[in-house]
Amino acid sequence: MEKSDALTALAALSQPMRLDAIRLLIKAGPTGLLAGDLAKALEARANTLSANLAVLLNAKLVRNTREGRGIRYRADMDRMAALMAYLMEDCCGGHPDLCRPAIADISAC
Amino acid sequence: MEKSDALTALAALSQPMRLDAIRLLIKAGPTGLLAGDLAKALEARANTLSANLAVLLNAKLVRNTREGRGIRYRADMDRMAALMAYLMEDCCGGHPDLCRPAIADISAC
DNA sequence: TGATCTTTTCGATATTTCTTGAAATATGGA
DNA sequence: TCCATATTTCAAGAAATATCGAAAAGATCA
Repeated sequence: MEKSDALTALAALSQPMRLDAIRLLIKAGPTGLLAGDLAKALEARANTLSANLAVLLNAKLVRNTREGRGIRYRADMDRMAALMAYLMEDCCGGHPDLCRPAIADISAC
Repeated sequence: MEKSDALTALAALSQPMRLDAIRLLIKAGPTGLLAGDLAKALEARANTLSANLAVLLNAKLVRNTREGRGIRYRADMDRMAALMAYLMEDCCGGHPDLCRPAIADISAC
C-alpha cells in the first residue's frame, strides 16, 4: 500500500458515522448490509450516509453492488489488513520479520 | 479502546507529516528521535512539526521526554496495537476468536 | 405508463483543520 | 548573568470537510 492510499483510508475512518459504518460492515461479514439498513442502524439521513459511504468507497475500504432497489455494501477486509500492515511496516527496530506473520494472519479473517 | 479514542487516533494519523512522523518513530524503535532530528528528516519547520507532534501526543500515539535542550519522542506501540484491535473488533462474522490472537501478537513487537 | 421506493447528486452554509510568522519558554554553557 | 540553541505557543488567514434540504436518477410493480 502506498502512502497516499493509507492517508485516504485513515481520513475515511476518522469520522464518527464512517467509523461506525465500517465496523458494522466488518461485523456483518461477507453478507454486508443494504444502505437503507445501515442508515436505520446508524440513525442517519440517507443523503448524509450516502456521502459518507462514497468516502469509504473512494478509499476502497468498502465495495457495493446493486441488489434490486437497494444497494448492498461490504467491507473490504483485504484493504483493512493492508492498511494495518502499512502502519506497522518496519516496526520492531528494523526487524519486521517479527511482525509480518502476525499481520498476515489478520488478512485470513 | 473507546470510540472517541479511536477517532482521535485515526484523525491524528490521517495527515501526511504526522503519518511520516509516526512511521519514522516506529522504525526508530524504543530509542525514539529528538524533535530536531525528526524535523530534519521530514524537512519540516520546527513550529509546524511541533503542532503536529502535539496532535500525536494528544492522541497518545507518542510520548515525549526532555533530554537536555532537546525533546525526545517515542511511538507508543501499545496504543497502535490497541487501535488496530479496535478496528478489527468483532470481525470474522461474530467469531472474533479467529482474529484476536493475531492482533495480540502485534502488541508483542 | 405511472406511482413508489431507494439511493445519490447538487448547492449552500457552518465547522474544523493546516500552515505560517512572530513571540515566548526552557535548557546549557561562557 | 548573558547568550545561543531547541522547542512550543499564539493569532490569523486559507483550505478542506460535514451536514442539510431539495431535487434527480435508477429500479420495481400495478
